[in-house]
Amino acid sequence: MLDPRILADDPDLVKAHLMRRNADDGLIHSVDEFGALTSQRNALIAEGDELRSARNTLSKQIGGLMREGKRDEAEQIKAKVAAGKDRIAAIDGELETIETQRHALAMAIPNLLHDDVTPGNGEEDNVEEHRWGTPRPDTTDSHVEIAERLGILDGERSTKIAGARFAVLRGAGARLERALINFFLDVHTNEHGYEELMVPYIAHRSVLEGTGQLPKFEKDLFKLEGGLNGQDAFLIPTAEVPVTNLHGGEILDAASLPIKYTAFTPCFRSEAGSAGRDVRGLIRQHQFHKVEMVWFVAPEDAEAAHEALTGHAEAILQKLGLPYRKMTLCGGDISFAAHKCYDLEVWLPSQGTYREISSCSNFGTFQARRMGLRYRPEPVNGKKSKPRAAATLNGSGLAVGRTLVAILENYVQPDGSVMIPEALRPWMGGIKSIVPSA
RNA sequence: GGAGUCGUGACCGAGUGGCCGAAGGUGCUGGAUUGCUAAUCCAGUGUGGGGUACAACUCCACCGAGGGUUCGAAUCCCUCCGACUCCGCCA
Repeated sequence: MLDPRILADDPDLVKAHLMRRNADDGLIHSVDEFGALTSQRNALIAEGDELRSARNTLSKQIGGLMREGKRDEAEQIKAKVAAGKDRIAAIDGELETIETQRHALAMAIPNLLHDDVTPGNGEEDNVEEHRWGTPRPDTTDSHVEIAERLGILDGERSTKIAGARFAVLRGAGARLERALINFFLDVHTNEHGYEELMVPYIAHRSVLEGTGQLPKFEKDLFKLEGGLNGQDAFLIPTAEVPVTNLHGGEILDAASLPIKYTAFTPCFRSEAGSAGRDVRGLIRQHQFHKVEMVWFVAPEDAEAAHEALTGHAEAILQKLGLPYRKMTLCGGDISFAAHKCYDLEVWLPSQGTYREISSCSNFGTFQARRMGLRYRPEPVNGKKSKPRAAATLNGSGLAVGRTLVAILENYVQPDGSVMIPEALRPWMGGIKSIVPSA
């Protein structure tokens, strides 16, 4: 959520950002609606407060008169108070309607963009920052062929359980998935200073609203029928959701920042609207594994944190020797809640192209405002500071399934075996390669 | 699943219809004092919103959440959520 003051007081600024995002007219118009509702709201609040103030004064008088035993006088004042009662109720009713609308509008307006984010229509307009590593010159079989030849992926039987977009890994394949998870977590906790978390994989509606998946993108989520603990509930699409919301509603101590968490979770996505895309293999699944990094920082430190966090994801790719490039997403491709976003794309030799394996976003104070996450800055001149919205960031470090794909394709040997990157071998029980099982 | 206790400010903890935005304590901040540390004393110390210069000031709301009763509710009633204890069940 944007700062409601900016939204109401500087509509032109907000609209300019929406244009850079390629937003439709309805959304742009909603900024003006928000402004109009805010004026109405403020007028009603002023009137209501005045009436309430009068009522409070009179009620106090009643209390005094009752104690003195002057019942008749008290009754007279009661009648006066009763006169204003209906108007107060009417104002509260109107106000509730307006606040509901206003909140709905505010929740549907995406974040402001960083100056580095260029206008654009979609993926094709993203800006490449740099490349690392040298892609192998040849084209390989896809990871599906490689894995099935090795007997580590059971493409046929997986559909028995839940249909398309699920996988069954076996033997060294399952081991490789698990090794990657542990490798990622160990690097982030031991070398990058993160605290590891294990979190719930189900989240309430309000939690998804906090990070920005809702209210706009409900169709992308798996919803639990009947809800949970009395509220609507969904399977998490990323660890970002439970981890970022961990401090929702809190006022953090400035001294505790930055807070850096890493968490492994499965991620569940309906992939509505991507029918026909990446149907074969492990690239696009309804359920996949990911290790996520999440930061909480003071807003002025967010940019530096964004670079550091992205560097931590890059470090993993480099350790694994996987060629990649770093992209800055354009206004047409960046997500709803993000202020600025880098995608890391890994080289897939079978496709002859780079594919997203990590997305590292700086949300500024957008998510924090939605979930009531604040921090108290250090005192200024001995005076206690007011709480301010904190900044949040997150990034994949990395998507596990896609890393497994990248390893299979980048390390497949002419004999069909797959070499294990040296850095990963300790997590694979020391084996140097996966060879076809007899 | 059954039975019970309970949800108050950064924390602990009073408060059963008006004088409570909320005693007291702890913590924190500033000051005084003490030749060090400790101690002592004084003062200050919630959040959100409206008006105004997003100042001073002032008004309104907030005692788990949402409703209700009342001239008036932290205090009474209802629903929900959450925590804890005991029993049962279970990985």
